[in-house]
Amino acid sequence: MKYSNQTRILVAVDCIIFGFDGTDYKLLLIQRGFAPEKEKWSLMGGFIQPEESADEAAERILKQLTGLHDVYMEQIQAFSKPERDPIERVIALPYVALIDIKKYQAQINDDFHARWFSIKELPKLIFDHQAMVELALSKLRYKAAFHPILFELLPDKFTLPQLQAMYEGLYDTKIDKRNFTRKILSTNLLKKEKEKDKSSSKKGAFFYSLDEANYKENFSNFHNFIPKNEIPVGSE
Amino acid sequence: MKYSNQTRILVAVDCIIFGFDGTDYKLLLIQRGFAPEKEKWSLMGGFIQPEESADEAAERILKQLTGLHDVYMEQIQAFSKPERDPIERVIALPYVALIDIKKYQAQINDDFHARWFSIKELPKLIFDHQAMVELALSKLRYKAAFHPILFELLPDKFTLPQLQAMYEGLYDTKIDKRNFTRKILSTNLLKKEKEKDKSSSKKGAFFYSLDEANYKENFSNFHNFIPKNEIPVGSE
DNA sequence: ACAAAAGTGTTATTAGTACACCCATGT
DNA sequence: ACATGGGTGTACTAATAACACTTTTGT
Repeated sequence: MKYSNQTRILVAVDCIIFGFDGTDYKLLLIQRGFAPEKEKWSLMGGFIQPEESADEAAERILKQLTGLHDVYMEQIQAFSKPERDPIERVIALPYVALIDIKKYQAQINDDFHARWFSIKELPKLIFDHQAMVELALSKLRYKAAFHPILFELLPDKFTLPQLQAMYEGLYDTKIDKRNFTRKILSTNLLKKEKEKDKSSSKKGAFFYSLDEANYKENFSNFHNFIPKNEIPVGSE
Repeated sequence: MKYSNQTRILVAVDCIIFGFDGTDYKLLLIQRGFAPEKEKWSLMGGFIQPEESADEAAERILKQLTGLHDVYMEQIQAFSKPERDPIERVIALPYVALIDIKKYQAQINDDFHARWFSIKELPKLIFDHQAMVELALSKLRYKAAFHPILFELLPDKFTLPQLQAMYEGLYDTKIDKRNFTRKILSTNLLKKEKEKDKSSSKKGAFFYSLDEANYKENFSNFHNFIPKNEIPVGSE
């Protein structure tokens, strides 16, 4: 049985994949292999298949491009203007993914001609992908201010200077390192490791990792209008 | 021209319409007039038409049901499990709307048998509408903690006790009225009116309204990790 | 006169901000 | 020995939280 007299529409997911290289935020783009806009830069996307949900499609597509799974991913608002794809109407469900840039390995046969671009120097993108990226960035800035999600962009072990550089980069601002250290440690989300990272200084900076044991209880160390413990965690 | 060998899918928008009656949060539901699940309670929804965007579809549907336009509305995550509608695959784009319950007038011919239900006593809903409502509520709780959006649920003129009841209701908590008053007034978002509302006490409570002049500058009177002026406004 | 809801201030505690020097190490 | 980035403490200010009495007025 079917609903009668209704228009069926192509639905695609597009993956907005952010990484951080220690200095800049990067976006992973592919060079389109098919018309329209062949060879133009684009987000990695694909059509939703009959037996999969949008989340599953996004995971499939991300895996295809990066080889990664179990990655931080979140759907944002659909893009649905009828004329957004010149070939045929397509509704796009954009997913924002945060990945550790070092875990990404171009597939042996680089089918998609993928490349990381600094978000400050993005090429012209097809369709409305530019707007998707801007929306995604805006949401990332918002969310990262209240939730410990930027860790997704870093290796399992990272240093406080690295973490601080990430916050400074995202908000294009300078943060006092004494205040930053005090605040980040007061969340009790981090565990100090014994080893140091000597790659960026002679003295070396201690590694930290997420303290899995305390992670859930301390997830919500933030806030304002409503008493902290009233604000639901994990929604957006 | 068309993309070949791809599956096209029905796409619907569903409207999650919240109101507040002074005591309880209400959800506007309709009694479905067609199969499947005829006569069961459901969110108001409809399929996206060929020449409209999802936003336009949501406005159209909300107008059809409530007669209202220019209403606070926001799209949340798509629901896309292949089997969510037993008749045929349908991807749902849920929209959350906040309306002043007093502005809502059942259409003269009540085509949809709409009714307000307290969110504490919702009937069983069709498909995954229950999950949509829960997601919407969770996002509303989150967002209202940082953004002055609950005003959408109130008439243009409202009293501080009414406003406080709204916050208390949403978070199911008690707030000290001295602290609440001080805080809400310190945002400079409100303008005190000369008249009082005498409907709920002998003494009467002063009306307030949104101070349109100062609204934009003072929108972001909130926050934590990142300096206030770094956090983008208007994203979620 | 009294019941019922509105309105208002002070104090203590906690969180945020601004700021500068010493430390460890590789060269 | 020195240059480079890492690490730490203190004092001031602002925000939050806890708390109770007086005001107005319809009945």
